[in-house]
Amino acid sequence: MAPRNSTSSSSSTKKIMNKGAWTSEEDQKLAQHIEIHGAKRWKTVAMKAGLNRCGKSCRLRWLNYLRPNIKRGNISDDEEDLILRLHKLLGNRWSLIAGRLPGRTDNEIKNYWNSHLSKKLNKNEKTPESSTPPEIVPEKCSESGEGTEEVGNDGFPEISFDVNEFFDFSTQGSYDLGWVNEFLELDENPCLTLTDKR
DNA sequence: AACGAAGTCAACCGCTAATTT
DNA sequence: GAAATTAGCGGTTGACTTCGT
Repeated sequence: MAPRNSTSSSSSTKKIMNKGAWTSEEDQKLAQHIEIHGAKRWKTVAMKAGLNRCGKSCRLRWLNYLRPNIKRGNISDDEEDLILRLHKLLGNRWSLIAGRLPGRTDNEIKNYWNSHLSKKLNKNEKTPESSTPPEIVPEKCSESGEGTEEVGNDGFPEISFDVNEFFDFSTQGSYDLGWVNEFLELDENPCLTLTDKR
């Protein structure tokens, strides 16, 4: 995509920060600085790298575009299927979903969901042949995100588990089939609810 | 070819959680 | 323990592209 104007929308009183699209020069500066000093203290990174950006912006740029092993575009059918299933389970917990798709970022998945998958699901819902339309409402775990949800008024026995434990990525490389299988089994069981400690 | 509508996606914003002082 | 700072998240915006007429 072509770079956008870096407009600074406001304020002549405060130091004016660059906004808008990143230039390749900025990317280079940021990447170089992080390579040497590491990705921490983003405010400092922004200053020391000589970027007229806020730390937040630097962090986002690094995480979404500059960081190594980033995959861009071409979301495969497998990945799409996984996103759908994870979204059904987790709701709009994009970072958790992204954590299960190596090289994908929460921002990319969120965008992909909003522009592709949500419409796809809407379409499916409207096609009459499926008497039970796909349920896209997250299973109580999500939006509020507040700890143990007391679900179960539908009569299902409750089996709750800790979503953070379940999605503990630190011990797993990624996209391994074992986990996927485990997940698919859970997905078959509508009685499960999540306990979220976020 | 021209134009408007719709779609896409990079980036920003506001907020909360976690960490540091 | 309180206040300040930093990190991270999800929602939203808006510039650009593509599509349909």
